Amino acid sequence: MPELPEVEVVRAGLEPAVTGATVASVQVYDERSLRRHPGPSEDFIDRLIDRGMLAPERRGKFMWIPLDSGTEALVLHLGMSGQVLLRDRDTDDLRTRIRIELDSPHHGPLRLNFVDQRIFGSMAIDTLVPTRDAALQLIPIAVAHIARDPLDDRFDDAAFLSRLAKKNTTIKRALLDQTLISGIGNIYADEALWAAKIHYDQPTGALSRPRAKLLLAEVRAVLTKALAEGGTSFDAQYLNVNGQSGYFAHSLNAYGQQGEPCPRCGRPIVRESFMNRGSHFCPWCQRVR
DNA sequence: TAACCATCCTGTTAGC
DNA sequence: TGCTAACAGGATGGTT
Repeated sequence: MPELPEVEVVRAGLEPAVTGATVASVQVYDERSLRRHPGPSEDFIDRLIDRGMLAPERRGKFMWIPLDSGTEALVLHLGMSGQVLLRDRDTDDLRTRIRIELDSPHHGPLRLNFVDQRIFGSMAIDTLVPTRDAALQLIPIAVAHIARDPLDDRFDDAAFLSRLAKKNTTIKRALLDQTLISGIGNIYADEALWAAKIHYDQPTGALSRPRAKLLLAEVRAVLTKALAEGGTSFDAQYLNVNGQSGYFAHSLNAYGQQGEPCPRCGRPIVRESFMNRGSHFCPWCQRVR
């Protein structure tokens, strides 16, 4: 499941290849991957072909490649199972939904295969607008409502803690709310909550400021460690742009560890159904209080 | 206005 | 052995 570390690995992998490249051709094999594009596939292709690409950017789980006009960008979301694979012009990948062929100044002719098994991911061309908090920074309209992520230099800790305290919900819902803090999905929410010894159903209003600060620190720690290990791969569902897996799955303490001993206290990790997904936690270390 | 939840989607796997 | 149902979850839009 691509969350912030996985998306950042893909963005960083794309950067040297696509920056300065020109779009030579575009093939749309599955229109459903253009769900977020405001128009038919012909419009998507017309607005992309012959355009130059600038350095890719990211906020939370969204990334985008600004186009040479400086007013539009190719927006990508990997959803559950999206992959962006950089290939030579002869390589095909199973379940490629969109193919963009590039002429790169440094890497020559390339093929960018957007592969997506479950089609929760998407591509779109969108207009760039100034961010709310920094006029010189541009962001696609479709991403403007997403909060900055906790690895962003401009992430405002005090504002986050203040908004969190005012929320009338439970802590895991808040961590997954991309308009409050972005980049966290089910895996890293469970991992950060385990590290901070907080139950997923802890009401946000009853969470003390020191514990909220500790949680934010643990969120940063788990995202940073996962990024350093190249992200989390369980199978071929997440791969970097070269088709390689990350190593963070070996470092998971709670997610997917149901029945296994808690690395801290030795009691079994439990999985409960929550928000149409699984929540993994240690009932001893993580109690509602 | 905020919170919540059904929906989209398909390859894999567990169960019968 | 072969079929079916359950499962995985990010973002969105409709409902409460």
